[in-house]
Amino acid sequence: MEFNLTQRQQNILLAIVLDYIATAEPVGSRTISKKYDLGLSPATIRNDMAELEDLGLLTQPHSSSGRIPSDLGYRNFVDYLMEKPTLSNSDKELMKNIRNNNTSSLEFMIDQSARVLSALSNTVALIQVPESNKEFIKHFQLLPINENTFVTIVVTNTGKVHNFIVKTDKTVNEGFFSNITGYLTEQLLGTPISNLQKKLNDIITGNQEYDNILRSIYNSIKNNLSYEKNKIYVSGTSNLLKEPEFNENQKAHSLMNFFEIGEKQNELSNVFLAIGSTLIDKSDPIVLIGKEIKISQLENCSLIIGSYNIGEDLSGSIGLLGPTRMQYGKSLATLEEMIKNLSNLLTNIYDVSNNFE
Amino acid sequence: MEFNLTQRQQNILLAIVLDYIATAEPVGSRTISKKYDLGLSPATIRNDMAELEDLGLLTQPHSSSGRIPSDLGYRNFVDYLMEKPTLSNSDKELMKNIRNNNTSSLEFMIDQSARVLSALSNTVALIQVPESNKEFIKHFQLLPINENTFVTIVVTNTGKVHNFIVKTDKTVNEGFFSNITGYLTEQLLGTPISNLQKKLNDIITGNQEYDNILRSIYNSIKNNLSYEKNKIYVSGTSNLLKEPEFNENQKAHSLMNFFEIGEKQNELSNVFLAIGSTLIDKSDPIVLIGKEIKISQLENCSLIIGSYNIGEDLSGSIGLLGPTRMQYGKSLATLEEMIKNLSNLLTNIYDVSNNFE
DNA sequence: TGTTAGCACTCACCTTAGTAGAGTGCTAAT
DNA sequence: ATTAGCACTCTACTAAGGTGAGTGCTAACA
Repeated sequence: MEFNLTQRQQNILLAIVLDYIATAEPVGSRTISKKYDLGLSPATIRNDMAELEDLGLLTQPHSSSGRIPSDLGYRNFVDYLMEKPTLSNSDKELMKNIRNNNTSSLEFMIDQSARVLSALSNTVALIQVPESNKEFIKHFQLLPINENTFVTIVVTNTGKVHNFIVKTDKTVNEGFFSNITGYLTEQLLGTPISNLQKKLNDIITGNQEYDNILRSIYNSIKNNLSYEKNKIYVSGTSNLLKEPEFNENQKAHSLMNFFEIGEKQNELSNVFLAIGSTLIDKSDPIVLIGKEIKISQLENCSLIIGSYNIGEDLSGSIGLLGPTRMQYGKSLATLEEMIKNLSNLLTNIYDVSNNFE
Repeated sequence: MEFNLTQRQQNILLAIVLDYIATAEPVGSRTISKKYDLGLSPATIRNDMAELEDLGLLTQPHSSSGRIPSDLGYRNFVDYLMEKPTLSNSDKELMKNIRNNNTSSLEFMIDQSARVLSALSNTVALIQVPESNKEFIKHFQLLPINENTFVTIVVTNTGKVHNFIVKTDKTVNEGFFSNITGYLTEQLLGTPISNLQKKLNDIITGNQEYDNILRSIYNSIKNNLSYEKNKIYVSGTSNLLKEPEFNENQKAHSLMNFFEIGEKQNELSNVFLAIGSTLIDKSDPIVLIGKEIKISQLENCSLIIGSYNIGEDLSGSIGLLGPTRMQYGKSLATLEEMIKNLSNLLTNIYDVSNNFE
């Protein structure tokens, strides 16, 4: 990945990337000579541009136009050349305000964070609802709604509340529910949430009525836990439509379609969660550029992805998706700050390490 | 609104609307004469078209082009001319399958319904989470998470489970929570959910610790109930981008932006909920065409809106948004069928009338 | 030897002009 | 009352020419 560029070539590459990000127009030698104070004539710059193109860092839409950074060009820019700005106070303020809405539900805070993130970065913000394998059941309860329906409520040590509507075949009375709640609480307390399904399947009481109910709960949870687990919050998809690279109607449609199908469980979430789970050192966000994402629909996009955490056990992926021609420095700085902010905020509220059990 | 059109004029208007909906191209007299079996020459049709234009039912993009239906033209079409097709069995099947995913959470079923609805109608589907003023509190519980955080769980007679994370200033022990839970349960059981906030504010125990906790719960609920109340599920927004009328990038962007900001609580939801609440006889969906919606961003769109119900007490708005050039008949039929399907499905599960209290 | 001025060349983009075609309104004939 | 015929209008498409931004190459220069 190293190219042994001369200092001058680096300067030129930097100028081209910055200019192209700002204008979305191919950058010519004259433009650089004039706008950027490199003290070089267009001819000299042309020579270096030709070499940068040979190295695969730049491309040319057609033979007599200016240059555009290639994926590799952006890669080099991100790894060696760009500066990461410090965020403005007003930006930080916006993030802190998420906390100020007093105490709220987990979902509300993640939702708000995604909104702020997309607004500040002008990209699409993606935040996964946190997952944990140290999350365990703290409270388990069946509540009857009517004669053949009840709600199953599962509360974990992290404060997440899951609920499932369950229908029964036979009508049962209210006393029955407090009995079985007592029984199941005893069985399930402390069970890791990831293990709940299996455990429910394993319990056999021998009592026909109990076992029927257990079977119903099992089915309901099977369908719903996965639905909730893969949930991600997406905000700012319309930001992409602003960009000239998505001008053509068909491109815009196919991209929005990709986002939408994925809103809950398909394409986009799968991609996002899959990439998130491969991150090794999760503390710093990584940048994937264009084809590096390996999804054809996103080959004109870049993804900055990292993860936030709640205490030491819980974590979720968080990322930004924009055109390859995105503001990498600002976006990265914004994402990092949001990771800090969100981690702090949620750790403060949900951290399980100071749990009294 | 009556125009006393001759039968022939009605036929011509019908042909123009159908053709324009199918092709998105202005319709000329020759086209009608050829494609539709009216037994009339183009000249005759032209005379009637001129009159229909005088009446405001048609417009002309420019002086030598064919005609396009105006909002009023669509209005007439919808009210007097169109046929409502019977749905195909495969369409009905898709709706019934929502039920087959076994028992599920309310949100999951509404989400699924919105997806199916948008897919079948090729429009944007909007479904509000059901509201009720006969919904009352059936279960109220505080559960500690760690030494200064607890979850408030509120379950209503309809099976809806609300939960709120609440922080306390002082640390309190576990026994304290079961005491206050007992106290509050006694106070709040049977309280209409719409009245919960006020009631919490009114309770003054005189006990300093209790009152602090009550104040915290009050604040948390204040912020969150409204967030949950206005929630609507939106699906199929990208369907609109397919249509030629939203070809221009800027239009597409402003429209998607309108949808997105509104995803949870602003523009689109407000509009949708406001219109929903003005419906008098909610049993049949109504059609709003173009400017009738009275939202500038949606002046090229039509909205079909109705409401579904759960038993007799709960109801929510449900609607379809498409270009004015949408398939009114098919969309209306689809929406009506979905209303039946969803109402049945949810009434079956959640109906409170056979509640044992 | 690295840098730059000069020059011929390329190619997208814009403007202009011309043409084809779909559609209209009007008039006169049926 | 209906329709055939005709002159007219306006968009959409195409071709041609001009403009300008940009390039690569060569030769001169410091």
